[in-house]
Amino acid sequence: MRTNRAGDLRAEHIGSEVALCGWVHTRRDHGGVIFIDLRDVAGLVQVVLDPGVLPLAEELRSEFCIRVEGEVKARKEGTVNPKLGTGEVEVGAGSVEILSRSETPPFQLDEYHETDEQLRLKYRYLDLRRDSMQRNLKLRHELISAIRRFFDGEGFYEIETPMLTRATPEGARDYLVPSRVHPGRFYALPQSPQLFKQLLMVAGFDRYYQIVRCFRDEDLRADRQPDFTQLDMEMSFVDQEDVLEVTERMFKSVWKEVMGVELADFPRIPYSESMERYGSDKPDIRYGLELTDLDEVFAATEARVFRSVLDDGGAIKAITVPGQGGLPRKQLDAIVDDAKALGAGGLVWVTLSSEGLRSPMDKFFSDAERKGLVETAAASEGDLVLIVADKRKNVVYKVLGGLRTRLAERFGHVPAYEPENPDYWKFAWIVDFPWFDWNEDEARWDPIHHPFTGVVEDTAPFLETDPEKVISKSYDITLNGWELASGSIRIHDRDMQSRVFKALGISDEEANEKFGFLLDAFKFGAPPHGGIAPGIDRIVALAAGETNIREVIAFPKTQTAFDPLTGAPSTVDEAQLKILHLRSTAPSPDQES
RNA sequence: GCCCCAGUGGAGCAGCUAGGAGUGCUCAUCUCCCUGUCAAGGAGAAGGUCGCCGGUUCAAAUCCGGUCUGGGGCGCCA
Repeated sequence: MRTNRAGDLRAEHIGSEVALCGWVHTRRDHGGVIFIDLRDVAGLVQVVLDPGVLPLAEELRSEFCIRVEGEVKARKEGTVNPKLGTGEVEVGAGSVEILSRSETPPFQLDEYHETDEQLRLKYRYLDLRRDSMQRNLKLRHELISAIRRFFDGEGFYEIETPMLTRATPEGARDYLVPSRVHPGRFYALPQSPQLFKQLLMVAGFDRYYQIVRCFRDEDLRADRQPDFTQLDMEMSFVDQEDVLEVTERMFKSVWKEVMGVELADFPRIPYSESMERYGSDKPDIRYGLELTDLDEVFAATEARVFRSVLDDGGAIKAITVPGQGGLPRKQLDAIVDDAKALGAGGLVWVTLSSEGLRSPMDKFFSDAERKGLVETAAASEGDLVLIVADKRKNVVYKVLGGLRTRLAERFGHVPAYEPENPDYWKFAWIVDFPWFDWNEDEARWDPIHHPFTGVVEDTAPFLETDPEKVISKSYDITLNGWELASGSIRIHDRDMQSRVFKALGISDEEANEKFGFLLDAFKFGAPPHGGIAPGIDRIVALAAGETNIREVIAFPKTQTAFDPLTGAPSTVDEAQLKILHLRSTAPSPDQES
């Protein structure tokens, strides 16, 4: 049907007769001559048609699917288009055939108009014709392909695990699938293949990976979809260092192959340092705006707010924003509102100008405190210092960590997308996570990672005494402020596992009920093992310079987990429910009030 | 569950702060003109219950309340 792809034509093809198939991208009708930009998966080429010879050319419209035969010709001097890869040539059409007409598209498929996302998703098959989506999905394919090549070269097997599996009571909300043959019972779609990959280790497949769909019924974000793709990986007979080494080498290999960039070694940042410096466990280290600690400066303060925070064992921290000391009051108030929205009781701003220090709190500061504040916060004339104090240290981190990314965006600290620049890619390992997190609502210790996460030996005695001091063998990868991957060395020792369950307040019976099949497996010679699971959607989005993962997913869902293309989720027939032994308690649309 | 932003001919925007006739811009669509454009150009035309419901007012795209949808965030996401 065709001899070449339109976007592939180059000067070397001049003189050859070609047949091309594709879509009418744009039409420029000059009366006596008509230019068509013909688009296919490889790109655009200009086709020149003489309507006197080919009257059908008059009928061509946007997005008609057509076939053209003709000769590749050199463009005359002065008519070369440097913006196109095919810009040195054009195709003189000898014949044209309309394969399929098109209605006028509901939106324009150019890169000059941002289109409402709901409309894009409803007509996703048209949206995907756009250049940026074609590029993103191509990049996604190339990245996944390079990942598979890497693991293949390292002796990993790709092994599939079930989609219909058992509900897990902890973690994210499950998507459930009712069983027809087992009335009243449900499968769950996997939140991750976590337990299966551990069983594969017990089974002796000591290097496993899988590009796998996972499902979590939680609210959506720019970097979260209800179904998403993970690069799931697990290894036996390894310690943390081995997993970090192979994972880092994988990213370097993939980036070199696909992005053409040699990545620097990933820095390793202990969790506690990350929180102290950035107020986040997924810091964007492409810019400064680091947190400074003002506890010392105000150690003897008389200012009541700070005094009570320090007396309660809290923290006073600040961010210095260079050059923003002249911000109008209204915008300072907006930052205070942002801080409150993030959970702060308040925020104290301090501006430094030639007239000195200005702040709503200034009258409560001593001269020594003013001096100490300026020095410790490394502020100079023209700067803005934002101070958050709270008796709960994690609130201070959360507020300043949240403000830091907002301020960086607003005041232009975030570097522009520059994929060919190795310095643009700020990967980092976050290591030495605490094992436990105090759950205020339930008044118990919860795992930060998951219940099978290994314990750093030196800190194991704290399991029974001070859970907050237990450090886990878990690790994250962050890239430019996004969490890309989480992983851990797992517990393979039954005694250690029951000590951990005990610390979590999970009884033996409960553990057996929930995870019995895994614990049983560990009775039969479980190897030491560990792994990691990077998120493919996030990797691709960052690589493509996108700020949300919908741009790298062919058919994503909206923020309410709705698919405007298919209309999913939909209602189903009573008969269908009956077979599944289900009855809906949802109010019918006309009953709602 | 909560907070913020948006919704105006087919698409993208402006108009809203300070109420006064659906006013404007870019693109698309249709008709006509045009042989070198490349986001072609020129002339003309058609196309809108200003998301929806209610309120205030002599008068609402504009002010107020509610609601729906989309987006960003908090909670949630072992």
